[in-house]
Amino acid sequence: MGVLERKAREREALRRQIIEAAMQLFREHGYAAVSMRKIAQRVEYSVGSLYLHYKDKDELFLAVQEEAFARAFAYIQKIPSNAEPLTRLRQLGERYVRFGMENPDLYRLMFMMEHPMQALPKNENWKSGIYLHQFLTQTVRDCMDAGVIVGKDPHRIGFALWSFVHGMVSLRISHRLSIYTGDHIDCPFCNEDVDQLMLETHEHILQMITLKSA
Amino acid sequence: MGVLERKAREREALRRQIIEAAMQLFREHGYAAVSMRKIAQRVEYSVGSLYLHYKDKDELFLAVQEEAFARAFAYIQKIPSNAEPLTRLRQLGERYVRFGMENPDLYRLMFMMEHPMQALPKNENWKSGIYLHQFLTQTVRDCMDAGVIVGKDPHRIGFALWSFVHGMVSLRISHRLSIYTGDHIDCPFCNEDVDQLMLETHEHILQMITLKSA
DNA sequence: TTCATTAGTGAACACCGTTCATTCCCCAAA
DNA sequence: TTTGGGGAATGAACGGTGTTCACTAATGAA
Repeated sequence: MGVLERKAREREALRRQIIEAAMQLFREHGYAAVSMRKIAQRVEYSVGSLYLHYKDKDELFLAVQEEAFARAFAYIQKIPSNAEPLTRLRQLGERYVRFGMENPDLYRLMFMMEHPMQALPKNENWKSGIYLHQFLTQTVRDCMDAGVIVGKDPHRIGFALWSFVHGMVSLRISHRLSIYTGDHIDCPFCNEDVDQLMLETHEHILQMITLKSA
Repeated sequence: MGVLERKAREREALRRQIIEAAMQLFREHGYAAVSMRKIAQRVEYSVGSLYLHYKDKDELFLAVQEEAFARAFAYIQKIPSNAEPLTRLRQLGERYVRFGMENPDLYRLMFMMEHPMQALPKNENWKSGIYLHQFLTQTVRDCMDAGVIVGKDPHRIGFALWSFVHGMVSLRISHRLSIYTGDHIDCPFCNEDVDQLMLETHEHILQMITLKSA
């Protein structure tokens, strides 16, 4: 009965094809321009076929989100594990920021879109997202163990750091940091490169919450 | 020639009516459910009439955004001006968080939506938004002058604090903090009230970046 | 009383997500 | 080889969206 297995393989292959078509369209034309019809056209199936594999757009986007988390995790955790904890924490933050800057549409899907999150009961999504979160928490814990960050609750500092870098990235992606360009505000770093500003501020904050004695 | 003036008044009145109808619909049914037809129905005009006053949906939403900024500014800056700088900074952050929690759809419009920002050349929008930003910067500067925060660049610390609280609020609004509920993650504050978590973490971070000697 | 200017209308267009009656095709059984 | 069943695939159709535009109504000046 190899037939059933082959069919199952084909099903899974098509599911992946759909996910990757959607991702590619995000990159090429931005999130807003991606419709079910465009995805169907890209994979050379009819619209209705997509609904044989995903019950609606939200479910499809949840699958793309999971794939995006996997890629983000693979990219971000690629830091030398033998480096000092604080160095690892800095690199973690920097890679997080860079991933967001280089994949704004995936980032929107992962952290900013409202829709795909509504019907999140207890499913297997968010797995890579959880890994990423644990990776951050562990790095903060290492910093605490090494004595470069004071405190006993790595989860809380992890949450704070996540909020901080996510805040910068999401404001940037939503074009809200454009208030720093033009003549709206008069400040030292205005009209400098915004990406630079984010990385510098990240560094600045890390220095404020760490001890030099390490 | 009081006729022209009356007409101008009527025009402006209708513009305000449209803005307020849109805002009200946000509150009642959420951002996604607000269409041009629904707004038109609410103000008892035809769809086409809206386009006599706003060139497209983005321009209308830009006007709502400006109004939302005005309300946010009015709400947030309502803190005792004679209090200590650090107290004012804390209250500023807390009120910012609270405004976001109580007006998630307005917050989305102000800081998270992509669309209404695209065509922002040099217009008069963002005025209240700029005021809000300056209010934050000034409060940070007061803290530095009082010696409770080290550093000489209130703009940078202001940006960092804005990013931090915006990060928390936007993650919350996008339902991403639900990873802290359920059994995804095992941490001390998991399954506690998320709003509480945000305010406590805000307090925690303020203590980390300030000096106790003040 | 005429007439030009303006405000207001709503059907129409092209798109969207989603559904479902229909067709197609492949494989097992006869 | 023929037949028939069943899952896969289709695409027209439905009700919604933002936007346009030929049209009508009203108003104030000449």
